[in-house]
Amino acid sequence: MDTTQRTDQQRSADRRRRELLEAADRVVLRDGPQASMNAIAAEAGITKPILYRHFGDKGGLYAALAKRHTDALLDSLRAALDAPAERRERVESTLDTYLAAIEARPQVYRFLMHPAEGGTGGDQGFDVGKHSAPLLRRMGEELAQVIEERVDVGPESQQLARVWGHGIVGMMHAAGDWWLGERPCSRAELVRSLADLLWGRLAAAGDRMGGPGF
Amino acid sequence: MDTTQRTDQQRSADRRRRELLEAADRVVLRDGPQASMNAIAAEAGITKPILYRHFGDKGGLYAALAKRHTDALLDSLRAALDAPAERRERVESTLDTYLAAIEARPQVYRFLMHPAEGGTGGDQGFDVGKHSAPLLRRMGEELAQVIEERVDVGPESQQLARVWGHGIVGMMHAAGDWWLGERPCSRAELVRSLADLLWGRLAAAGDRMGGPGF
DNA sequence: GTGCGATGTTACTTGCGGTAACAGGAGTCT
DNA sequence: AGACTCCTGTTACCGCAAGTAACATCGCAC
Repeated sequence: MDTTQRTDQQRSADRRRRELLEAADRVVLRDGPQASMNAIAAEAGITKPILYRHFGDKGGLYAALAKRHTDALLDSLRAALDAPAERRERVESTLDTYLAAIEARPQVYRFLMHPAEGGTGGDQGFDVGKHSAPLLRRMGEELAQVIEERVDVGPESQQLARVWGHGIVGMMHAAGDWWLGERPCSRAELVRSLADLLWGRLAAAGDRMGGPGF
Repeated sequence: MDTTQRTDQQRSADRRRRELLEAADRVVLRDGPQASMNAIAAEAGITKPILYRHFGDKGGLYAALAKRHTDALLDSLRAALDAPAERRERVESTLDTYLAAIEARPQVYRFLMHPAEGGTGGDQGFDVGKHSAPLLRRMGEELAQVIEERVDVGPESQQLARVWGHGIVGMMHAAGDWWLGERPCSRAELVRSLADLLWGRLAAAGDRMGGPGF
């Protein structure tokens, strides 16, 4: 029955949805992550209930918005990770891609890292667990997969790869966040330093002074 | 003039302040980071305005609360970092201390990682920069200092130490957060895996299949 | 007693997330 | 044509939390 009509409606709704997302994007870029639903609705030229009909609640809108940027960033990262180059080069290129992204659009980056924040409703199960931003988790899993596919690390490789994936992503994120705030060096230097860390330069370095235990 | 009286008042105020902080602590431990000022006041047996007189605003209270836990955790970490043992052992012990702490009190941990959240007021300068939790920053700086003091890494040691400090802290944090949610392995295994990563085991591992670039 | 500062309260404002309840507009069926 | 049904859009509201103003009270110096 009238599939064409339904498709038409669907397409219209999808277009609307995209328009709304773009408006939300503009507002978030301007006001930061605490952009209000009212502001977003106003920017889109409509009123709140429409937003709620499309996205359920604020979390839904934010999730949809985050998915867009996350997907885009992950695509860039995948390209750097999968490049046919030496490992060190790939690692540095991936780090640099990430850092360039957060450098270019810090607001978007901040928005992605500050997700849910919990609803106003008194319920709020407060589920211990999934704390950090979904973006970090996805990057971690993605990297874990690449590591497991491409690196031979003996038995228990899967678990090791996941630990390393999340750990490396966290390292990248924290160092990037700090760097973005203080700008103590160029991006290239930061990339080199982090890669050096992963290459065990800390472990290999000598002690500065012979402590009692040494 | 009347310094004694002033001191008395000061001490009384300080005691009150500590009591309030302990009440807030209990509530945050129960309700998570979105604990309301009303709830905290009720738990302390008083009403909101008193809280505001003592701490200014919600951010002030949260900052004071965070400082306590942060200081405590940092003390533990310092002990592990400064122990007279081999470097690998110290690193593992530090990682384990941190992970044990977040494992024991996940709510506190989560509270520490989700700071300001932005005030209700429409002002909110949205300062790009200082994004991540103060705890992470402080841990990063602390670790950087220890690295610089004890590790000989050639010239530019200061900058390198800071990058590594923040990077390692981020690695620890992200991996810990993920681990806390999924519990894919024991704490000891996680510690070993992370230390292995820092010791360059990823960089040293062989490729799984000869790709075009290899 | 009288003034003064700290402690405490009730009652309010503002702003946000979220939700009725209502008001057309376009196509569809009889 | 008229009734029926979606979809889109609105205004007006509820509940709740942050933050504040104005008032009450106790203890203490003078």
